[in-house]
Amino acid sequence: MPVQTASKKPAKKNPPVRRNPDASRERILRAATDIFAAQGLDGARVDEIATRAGINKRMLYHYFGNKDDLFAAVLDELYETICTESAALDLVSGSPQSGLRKLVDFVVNFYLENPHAITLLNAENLHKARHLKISERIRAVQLPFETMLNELLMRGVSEGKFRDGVNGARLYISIVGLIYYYLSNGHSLSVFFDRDLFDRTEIAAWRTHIHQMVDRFVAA
Amino acid sequence: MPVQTASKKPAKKNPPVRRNPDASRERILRAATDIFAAQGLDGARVDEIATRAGINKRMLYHYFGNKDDLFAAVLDELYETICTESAALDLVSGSPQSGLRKLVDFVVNFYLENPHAITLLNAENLHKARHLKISERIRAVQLPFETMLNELLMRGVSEGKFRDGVNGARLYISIVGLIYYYLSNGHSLSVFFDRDLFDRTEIAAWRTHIHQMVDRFVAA
DNA sequence: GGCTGAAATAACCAAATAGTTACTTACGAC
DNA sequence: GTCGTAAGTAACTATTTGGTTATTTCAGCC
Repeated sequence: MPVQTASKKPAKKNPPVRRNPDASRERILRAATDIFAAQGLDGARVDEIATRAGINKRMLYHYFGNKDDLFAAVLDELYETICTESAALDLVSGSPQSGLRKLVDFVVNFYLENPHAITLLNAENLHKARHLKISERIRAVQLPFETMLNELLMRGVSEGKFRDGVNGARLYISIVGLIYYYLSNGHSLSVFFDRDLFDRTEIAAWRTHIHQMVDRFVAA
Repeated sequence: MPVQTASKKPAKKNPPVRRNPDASRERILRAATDIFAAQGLDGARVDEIATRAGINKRMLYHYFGNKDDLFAAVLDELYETICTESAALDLVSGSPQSGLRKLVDFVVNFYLENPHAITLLNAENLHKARHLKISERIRAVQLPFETMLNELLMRGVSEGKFRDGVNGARLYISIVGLIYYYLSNGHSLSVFFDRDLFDRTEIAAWRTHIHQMVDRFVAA
């Protein structure tokens, strides 16, 4: 029961609203990434995203249209990141073996450093990758990457380091699959095998394991 | 505008309701499996499950308590299936190599024949495997399985077929990971690599690829 | 200095949705 | 037969939730 000074409509009580469209948009995107990754597309709540972003829900619709388009924007950013960082990889300089090691470490590090990526991609694949199918820009980047990898393998063959007939795309899928499944299903697996697969040393051992599998697979 | 014979409460129009608790329970479980697999835990709708099962929604709560417990029941059945079929595997008879081939084929076939499994396990891992952590029975089956696999590897070593130092659990995770990721993220990957990875011949090639990776990984 | 459009807010709404209530009906034990 | 219980139904509800309406406020431009 406030006693005094409570005028019906306080003249200038609230601090002036600082506007910052870019920052608002960015904060929404960050919050959406977090929450979509944690809860999935259907589990995520628009209100929760708005609260986490510290903005009014209306702004979310202002900037992104609707929930699905916001999810698409989150995914688009993720695809962008993957494509950019993959394209920036230099597999050419150095020996073929070191190129391959570099690729494995990049992939492993990427999913370790971007845990969001896994649940987001899972959500996307639950919906049969319908957002990716619309998105452009992917084909433009993926083709050069596949070519670069195949060239690395061919160079290894001609240098007598790698055997012939290794398919670049399949090798790449294998590398990603090995780290992705380990992290994606780590909770189940930890129960099954009765150890904590997210422990630092376990993860380090797994990285070594992937290197071994790849090395032995391509070895001449 | 019906003209006649429409008595206010038709005496025995509807055929007597045939009761069949076991069948009802089973139909609910089938429908729930389908829909949880297709939409995830949060995306699935209780009403849709009830409709698909052809039962009244109330029965779903009668038999399973609530949505989450129904999901747990679906998962429990899946874990049961995986455990039973894994335990039934005979890796002992025959050569170590053939035992390993048998294991790979079993895992690959299992996920090809049970596409539900992948999305259900993904949904479970999105929730940090909280249902599995409660479920008993797993540890009882998994330990013998791990032991069996390690024995297979040791036999291969003593027969001079396999190299020493291969970890059974890691090998198993690798095998599952290779097929699981391929199928789980096949939609994304198909866009990325601009081909249909769910095509029969692509899948056959992938199976061969997994065999090669495993063979080369354990080879002496 | 005032005008205009974008940025921001609060309150609201209709549809969807998990879960219930109150009731009826078949089945099997006795 | 009849009686208690579990199987089954229809209609309902409290809440959640994605999306909107109506309105205000700031920032930059002329």
